[in-house]
This record gives sequence, C-alpha cells and structure tokens, in this order.
Amino acid sequence: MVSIKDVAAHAGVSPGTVSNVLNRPGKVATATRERVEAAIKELGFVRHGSASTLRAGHSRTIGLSVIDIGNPFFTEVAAGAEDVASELGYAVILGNSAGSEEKEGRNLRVLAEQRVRGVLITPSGEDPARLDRLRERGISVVLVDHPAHRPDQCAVAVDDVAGGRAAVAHLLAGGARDLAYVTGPLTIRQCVERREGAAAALRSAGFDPDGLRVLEMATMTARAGEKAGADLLDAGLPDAVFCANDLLALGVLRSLLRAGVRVPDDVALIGYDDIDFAAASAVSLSSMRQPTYQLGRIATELLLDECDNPETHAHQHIMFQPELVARESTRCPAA
Amino acid sequence: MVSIKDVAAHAGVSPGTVSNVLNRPGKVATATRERVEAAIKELGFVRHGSASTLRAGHSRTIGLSVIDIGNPFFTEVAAGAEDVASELGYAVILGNSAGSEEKEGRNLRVLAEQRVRGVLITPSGEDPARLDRLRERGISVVLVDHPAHRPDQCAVAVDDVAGGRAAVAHLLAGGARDLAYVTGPLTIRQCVERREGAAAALRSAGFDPDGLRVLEMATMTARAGEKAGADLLDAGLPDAVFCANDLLALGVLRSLLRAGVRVPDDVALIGYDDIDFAAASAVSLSSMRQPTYQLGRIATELLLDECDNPETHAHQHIMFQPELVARESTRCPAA
DNA sequence: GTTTCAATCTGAAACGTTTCAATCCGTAGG
DNA sequence: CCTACGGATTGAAACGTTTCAGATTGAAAC
Repeated sequence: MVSIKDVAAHAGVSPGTVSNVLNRPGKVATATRERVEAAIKELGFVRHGSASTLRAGHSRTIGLSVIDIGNPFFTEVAAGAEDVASELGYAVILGNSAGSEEKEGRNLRVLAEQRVRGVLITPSGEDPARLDRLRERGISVVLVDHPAHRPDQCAVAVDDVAGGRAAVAHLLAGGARDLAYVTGPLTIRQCVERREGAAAALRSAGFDPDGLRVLEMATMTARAGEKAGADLLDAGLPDAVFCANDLLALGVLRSLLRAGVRVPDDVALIGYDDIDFAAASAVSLSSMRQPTYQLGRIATELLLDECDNPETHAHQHIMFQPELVARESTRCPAA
Repeated sequence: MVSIKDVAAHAGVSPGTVSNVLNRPGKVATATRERVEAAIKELGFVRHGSASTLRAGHSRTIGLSVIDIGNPFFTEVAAGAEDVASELGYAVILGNSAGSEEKEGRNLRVLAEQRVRGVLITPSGEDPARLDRLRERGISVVLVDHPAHRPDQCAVAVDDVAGGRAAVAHLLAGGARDLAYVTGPLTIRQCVERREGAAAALRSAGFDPDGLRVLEMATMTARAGEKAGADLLDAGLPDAVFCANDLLALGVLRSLLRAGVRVPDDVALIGYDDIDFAAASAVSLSSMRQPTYQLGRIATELLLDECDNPETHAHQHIMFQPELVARESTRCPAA
C-alpha cells in the first residue's frame, strides 16, 4: 500500500511537504505542489484516514442517529445531511435506533469509538446524559427535530405543540367533536407535544381536553396504524382522527376504507409530516408539513460550522413552524 | 482522554494485556480480565477506533452506496444492512449517489480513505473498473440488486428480466395491447433489463416488441412520474403503463387521476418494487415485489463473512425471483 | 560584503493501538 | 530435585499521518 513516504520519495521531497500539499496547499511553492500532485496521481495514493485522524486528533466523519430509517421523514433528513456532508468532504455514519434506547446507546458507542467529529441525533428518549458524555469527549452534538437540552448546543426543531394545535383546530373547524389521537410511544417527545397541542386546541374551542381518546401504539408504522384503525372500529368510531405521523395515518386510512368507512364523510383524518406519499394515498391525506430536507441540511451546516470554526461559532436554536396541508381526508370547513 | 495505557496502569497490567482483554478475552486469566474490565468501566475508557484501524490494518466499518436514499426500496435495503452490521459491531457509512456517477465516485473515494472493511453497492453505472480498484486496495465489494461483474465476487440480485416479463404478461392478460414503459435513465441496468423482459413478454404473446412506447425520464421519482403522465396525456394514452419503479408509477397515477382518466378501466398501471405505499395509493398499485430487506441483510452477511473468514468464504451469486402483486390498478384477467 | 527576513522545506517525534518474540511462573513428569 | 512445558503476561516496535522547531535558501536592505 502506497504511503505518504512513497509519494515523498517519488517526488523528491520530504513527507512533511506532501502532508502540506494535502492539507495546506497554499503553503507550498507551486512547482513543488505540482510535482507532488503528479506523484500522488501516478502512484494512486489515497490518504489513510485513520492515521490522519489518530495524529490530527479529529476525523472527517459525522454520525447521524435517527429513530426510524424506514420513515420517509427521516430519510429526507438523512438526504439533506448527506448532501451537505458530502459537499464538505465529510462521511456520514448512519445509525438507526429503531426506537430502542438500548440500540441508540450502542450506536452512540460505535460513533464514539470512530471518533466522529460530531453527531446529528433525533433522540429516541429524554436522557441528555449520554449526549453530555459525548460532548465531554469533544464530540459536538446537534439535535434534529428536537429542542435544545442546554443553551450551549445547537438544535433544529419544529414546533410540535403548534402543529398539534393546528391539526386539531382544523378538524374542529370541519365540524368534528369526538376526536381520537393515534400516537406512537408517549416516551417520544414529538408524540407528547402534538398531544398537548391537540389538547390546547380543544380547550380554546371550549371542549374538554380529556375527551380526546388516545391510542398509544408501540411503533409509528403503517402496520401499527392498521392496528389502531381496527381498534377504533371495535371500540366505536370517532368523528375525526389525528395521527402523530403519516405512516400511522395511512395505516388507519387503510383499515377504515377496508371496513367501508367513508373518509372524510364518516371519519375525518389528518396525519403529520406530509411525506410525499400522503398526497398519493387512496384518499389524499391532510397533514402538517415540516421542512424536512432543510432540517437535515441546516443541522449539518450548524454541526460542521461548530467543528470547523469553534471560535466564531454561535450556538443556535432554530424552531420552524409547521404548515397545515388540507386535502381530501378532512372535510373542508367551507363545505 | 483516557488511553489503553491509563487503563493498564490503573489495573496494574501492561498495555498488551488490556488489548487482549479487548480483542481476545479468552486468552486472559479470569481474575486479570475482571480487573481490567473494572478499570475500563471506572475510567470510562473508549477504544480509539482509528488507532486500532491503523495498527491492525483493517477497520470495523462498511460502506453502503445507494442510488437514491429517497426511494423506500433503498431505505429497506439500508435497514437490512444496518441491522446486520450493528449486530456484529460494525458501523455503516452511507453514501447516496443520487444517480450521479461522479458523486458515486466521490463517495467511493471517501470510503477508500476511511479504509472501510468492505462496500455494499448498487452501482449507478456499468463501470466495474472503479470497483476493481477498491478490491486492489483490499476492500471487499458486494453488489446489491446487481448481478456479479466477475466470478470472485459476491452479488445479491433479483431477476429483472423475469420481473419485466411477468409485469407485461400480466398487463397483456388483462387485455392491454398498446403499452408504454415509463423508465429511469437507460444507463441503469435495472431499467434496461426490465424493458428487455417487457419486450420478451410482448414477443412471446405474438406482438411486436418495438410497439412498446418508451418514456425515459431523468430520475426515478414521483415527480418524474407526474411528468411522464402528462406526456402520455399529451401524446395519447396507451392501454396500459408499466413503470420501472413504484415512485414513477405513483406519479403517473396522480397525473392520470387528476386528468379524470380511470385506472384501470381506461389505462392499467403496474409499478415495480412493491414499496409499502403501493398498497395505500389512491388506486392501489399492482407491482413486482422484491425481497428488499433480505437483500440488504444477506448482502451484508456475505460481505462480513468475506471480511472475517476470508479463508473459508465462498463467493455467492444470489438471484431472487420477483413476485407479481396484482391490485386495483390492473384489470384482473378473470374479470 | 554583511545582515535580515520571508518563504520554503526538512526530519523526527508523537498520536493510541496491536502484535509478537521473549519472559516468567507454576506444575507435571521423570 | 531437575527438566519440560504450557499458560499468562510483558514491553517494545510498528502502523501512516501531522506537526513544529529548526535548517536552508535567495533576495532585499543597508
């Protein structure tokens, strides 16, 4: 395997100079630089990232830990992150926690071993301690789709309380009175806050927030949604259903349609995330849109800025507002 | 930062012994091992992956290069790969080529720098040379959703010719005669082979394979599918449309429905991949199912077997058969 | 002709781990 | 009691890069 020494010998310079060509090309005389570059090309030299990381004390990789890689929401976040990272020559190590804090912990451990420069994470629980432990090791952390745990930290989030409020206000405006909330585990912050928003909407419309039926599913998948739909059919249908994400909503929709329930006439339905497929479903799905791809991009830009310009970097807490997208699955208030 | 030496000092042993505890615990006396493990825990030691990689000559990371991380097909592959890798303590570095060979090349370069143990790749073009270059560097390569370039290589694929044939045979059995094929770039092997299968089906049914109208789109997304649908509406509708993947099909479906075209009565439609959302679309989508998650799992198992047991490893070329899933979007032949 | 200075380049040390030949120790066999 | 042996442990070398103090230029200033 050809090393920096071979390149140096071939170009008639010292290893230090080759390193400079690689890392600070401006500090090397043009003629020398070109000679070294020619040698690199000729020998097919590829820098050994681990040696570089070991000596320099930092790597050019970042970690991305998401809750469910099967959810198009996270896929878009990942796409945004990967684009930015790739532009700046960083590699992205992917970790899928699959909703399990234990697996998330294992993934974070691997990231720590790899000495990633920083970590983008949508935490699957509410334990800031393990993230603080990363920070102690000098690994920057940016929270994605989650508000900051602490002031000296970047975070990019979307206002989930506002989203829940808007979704339920929309259902109420459509005439619904008996509401159900189909959610994932209430250990997940997003699920809790969207419920709070829903309760707030009920309260300000003069209804009892405790009247909201809550179905807590173990996962936030279409399959879980189908199960929730079946449960609703068994227990008696509400006027309207608010789902904590679109996957759940698509599952509920499927169950209802299969049972001959008309959406939105018998039951109105709204999801969350506005994934691409929401618009294409059997009855097109109303949803709360979030700037997903941007979430990934901006989080990565913040992270790499924090890593590359620690002295000038200013921590930011960015909070986007979600946007209601009304489609067929909810009665239009005007009708 | 606490190193192996600190652990060694704290446990009263030599660094070599700590290394053995980490890598060959069986070779260390129980009492010593426990003492070292206690020291590790107490000091919060985390092994420096780069130092380990540098000295040992190989890392515990693999690369995954896909064509479109936004496509649920690849997401499922990634989920399968990540599960296996994570079980065996490997980290997965994600690369999204976004259909660009140039970006794929850049990603492979990063993977080479990181000295990944191996690479899982769905190549976006037909240039085996760059993969051979990885192999020369000692990086194993397993092809995913692509037949092997060479015998001494593992590959996990699905029979795309058979899939194309089955899809079009199904459309013909439903009574269609004037067919269109909506595809991604014909530089992508899958697109080409599915077309070949389509042509073969036409031929064996006694039709002219050149009668197949081909619409080649630049990307394989729902947006491109909408565009294709619009093009078909302009140019005159066929009896049936075969799409090279489900995203294209969902886009076409959307265009057609919006224009008031009835599916399948006016135009039958079949996609490919059977992503989760195919069953949930406005008119549920017929498709060709592939064992996607398994593709990722098995490819990763083969890759890691090749890395960890090079002497006993037998290269395998696995070819799955796709399966027709008939839904509403195609006329049932019996009807 | 000497001094100064900046620009450029050199070479050895250091990063934290793994590896392996060498050493140590206790026990079984003679 | 001596020898042999195997298991357990040691310690130094090596992996390929980066860093940095110092060496070497050649030109400018006096």
